Amino acid sequence: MTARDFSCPVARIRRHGTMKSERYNAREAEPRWQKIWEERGIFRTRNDDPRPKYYVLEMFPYPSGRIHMGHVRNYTIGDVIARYMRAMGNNVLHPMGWDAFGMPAENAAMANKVHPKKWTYENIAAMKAQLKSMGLSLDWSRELATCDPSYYRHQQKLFLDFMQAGLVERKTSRVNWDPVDQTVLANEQVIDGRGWRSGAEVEARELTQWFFRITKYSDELLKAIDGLERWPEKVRLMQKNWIGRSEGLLARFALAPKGAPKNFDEIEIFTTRPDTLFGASFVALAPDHPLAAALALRDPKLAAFIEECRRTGTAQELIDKAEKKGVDTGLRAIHPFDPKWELPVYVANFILMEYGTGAIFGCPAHDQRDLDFARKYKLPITPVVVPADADPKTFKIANEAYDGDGRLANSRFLDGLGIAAAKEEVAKRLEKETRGNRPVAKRQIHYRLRDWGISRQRYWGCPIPVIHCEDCGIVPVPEKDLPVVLPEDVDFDRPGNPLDRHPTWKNVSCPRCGKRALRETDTMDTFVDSSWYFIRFTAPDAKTPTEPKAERYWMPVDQYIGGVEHAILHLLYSRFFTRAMKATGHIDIDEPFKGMFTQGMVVHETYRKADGTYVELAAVKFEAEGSERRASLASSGEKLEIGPIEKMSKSKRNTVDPDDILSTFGADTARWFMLSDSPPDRDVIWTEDGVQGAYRFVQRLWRLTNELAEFAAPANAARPSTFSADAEDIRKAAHGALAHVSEDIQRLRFNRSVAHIYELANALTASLNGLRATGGKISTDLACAVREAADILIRIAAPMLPHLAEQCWEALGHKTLVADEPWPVLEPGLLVEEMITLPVQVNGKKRADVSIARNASDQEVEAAVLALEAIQRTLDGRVPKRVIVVAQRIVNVVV
RNA sequence: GCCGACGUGGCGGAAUGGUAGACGCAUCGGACUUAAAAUCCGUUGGGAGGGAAACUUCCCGUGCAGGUUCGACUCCUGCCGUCGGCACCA
Repeated sequence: MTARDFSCPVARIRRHGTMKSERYNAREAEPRWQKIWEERGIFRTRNDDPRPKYYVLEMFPYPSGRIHMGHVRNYTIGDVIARYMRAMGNNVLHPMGWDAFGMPAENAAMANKVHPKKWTYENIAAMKAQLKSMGLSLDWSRELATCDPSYYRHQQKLFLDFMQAGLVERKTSRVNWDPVDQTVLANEQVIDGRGWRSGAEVEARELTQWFFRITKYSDELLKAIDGLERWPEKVRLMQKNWIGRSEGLLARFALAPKGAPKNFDEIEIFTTRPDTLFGASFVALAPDHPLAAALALRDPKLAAFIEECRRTGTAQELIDKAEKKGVDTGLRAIHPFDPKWELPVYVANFILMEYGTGAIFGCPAHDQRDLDFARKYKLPITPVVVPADADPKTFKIANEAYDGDGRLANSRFLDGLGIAAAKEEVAKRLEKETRGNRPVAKRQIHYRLRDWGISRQRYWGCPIPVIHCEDCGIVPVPEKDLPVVLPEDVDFDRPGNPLDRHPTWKNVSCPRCGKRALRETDTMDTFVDSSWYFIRFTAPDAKTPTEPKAERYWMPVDQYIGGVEHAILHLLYSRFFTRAMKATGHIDIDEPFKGMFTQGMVVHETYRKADGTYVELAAVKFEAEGSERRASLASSGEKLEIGPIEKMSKSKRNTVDPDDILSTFGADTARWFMLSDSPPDRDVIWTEDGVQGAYRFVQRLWRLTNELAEFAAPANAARPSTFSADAEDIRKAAHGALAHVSEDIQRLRFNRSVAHIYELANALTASLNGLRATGGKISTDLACAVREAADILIRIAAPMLPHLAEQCWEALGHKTLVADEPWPVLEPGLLVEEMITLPVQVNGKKRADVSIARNASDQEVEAAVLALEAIQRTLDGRVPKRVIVVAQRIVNVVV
């Protein structure tokens, strides 16, 4: 039995750290190179550089106080691209800033009595130091924080310009209201329908709020997705579905007069399935529908139901998952094609006022929600679309609605038509029919996308720069009075908005009439802050929100990188904002992000005690018995269960602090690990073994470089006219790796770049072993090949291991910085082999290989294949029907 | 519930419709060492067989069930499982 202790990497490193003096000491080297980069200002970017521009940006962090592994991954990816693009001869913009407004600062203020501003700026300072220790090639001179008046004053100006351009609107919307704390709650603050702090049951409340009219651009935002070629397909799809364009019919259903309240003689419904009109069995209204409200005045049961629906909260998921319920209003709607056909009118909890008209006709046979509802209230279920392979007479709906293709049935004049034709026929007929001088129906395009509510009843956000005057109404704050600065003397003793209860801040005189007036106390959604920071980076000190020359030079962002969790909202809002800024003359582009990349999460094992509580990694002791790993509590020896691998989070106690990794192993090890193994768009599992492996490679590359340096020709040696076969092999390995790594970085497949660097290191190690056998005396051409390979190796590793690469570059005798070096030039001729080996299949199964000249004709290949002994044996006398030769790939003999 | 993605050895993963398992981790064996660590060299999908050995032959295998194709991890249909988003977390 071998028991091994994994628990203390620090101790292990200290132990062997004293053994050999030639170890690479990251702790000493990394700050030294960082200082040199900074002193020489090599990552400072100028707006007037003649080289081609390249703008690479990672989503800026919320200053929580400490970076987490997700940041390490995000910024490593961006940094590799930035350094590679710089080596490729581009003027690279790679800035960093802080998404510094938001709820956590206010929560901290309430919990610890720290002012949000102090808390935020202290966090920024701490995180900045951590980011600096990662060795990122950032231009810190462009740093910005969204909570700084020098940033948000321009955001206020943009708001005012948007207002002028008709892109801002005030209307009501529902919020989660905590009746005890007297405050608006975010969805994440509502737990099981109750306020997180007070525990009170949450109510829906209508509030008048500020909105950006993103829906003005629904169609434009949708269409332009097709032009976003360098975006992940899944993100484009998600955005398309989020905008949710649907073509449908707006139809007026007359109400039977009995019981209908005054001013209500019809219900307007929106449907995307007019073809199923003869399958209708009820009409349903949203609980917020005006007719529902009117009926509730005299129907206590209905009023109670509407009240109940309000307690579901505002989150879509909860509304969808709630059991389908409704109340029969007693009203009857008349079928548009049959005056004698009456449909019951319900108010139902699954109908949304925000979508369409807030009213639908229910067709249970072909919509699952309608089916669930119909079963519950025993409403008729008539299939009207029948799949091609079913008999219309016997086709029945069981537990699942049928939403597939088919022919119309049970639908009078529509019978036999396809779905599209039936839709068309219904629309045509109802459009022609009129009631009260208006057509009974009209075609309409609907979008799922709703306007963007930006009002927040909170302190730590950008103040909305308007004034409410009794006489003049809503008056924009004059530009000369910008910024509207947040007052600093606020208290967080009570929940609710400190701005609203501030004694003086909101009292102002109306800019128009001079009368006493009130300042708006809502602040902006933090998504507004992050919707244009990437443009501000192009001219962070400009007196206006943007500087046209800088914006035109740098935008759009060539490569944007961030978590997939932002795939919809942040990116869509930014796309809208870009259009709105163009409409108001601030910029000249439509799309902000030419290339988009969404990285996966960082996940880690979890450890639990028998009682189910989580234990943090530092407290766990591991033992390996054969291939089995066991975990126990280091302090008591209590057995622990090694649980599933989950996203790093405080609650699961499975976080790894980047600071520990950086100070123990160094930034290069952390970066290398982040890039190894997992493709960047998938989750990466943080493992202690993996980090050890990355650390070993850092040391190995350092040793290898020093050994190569012993054999390598001087840095300035003349290139020989010919190379021996051995020398050529070394060069082939180097240029092969160069070709792969270049392509893989461009395609953001860093795990493959890493693999190819390993391969080159392995090949050079093997070559070194051969060279050593010669007793250290090698020919000039070999020495030159070693020099060439070593220089390539270090330069292609440099974007990923920037500190180590500098150290190695120096060890190879260079006086320059590798960060300033151009990318190596590929010799494509070295990648072409004269003889190639093709796999040979018989009926798709590999049976042999054939070696043949690269330029052999198909006939020659076929002849060579059929002559192979192994193929003859497999054929066993059978005559091939076909021989498929895929040039330079494979041969398949079909019998 | 709706939308989107993912599923390959013991593990992370590789593979323009063309040799499944590159590369790494872990494992096992060897060298070095008094010993260990580190390092270096080698080994490893599962099963069955042949050979003294270097080696070699066959079968199975990419979540499950089908389909298209000369050929499928890859494309199509249906299912199962895991993860992300759902408009006030950022």
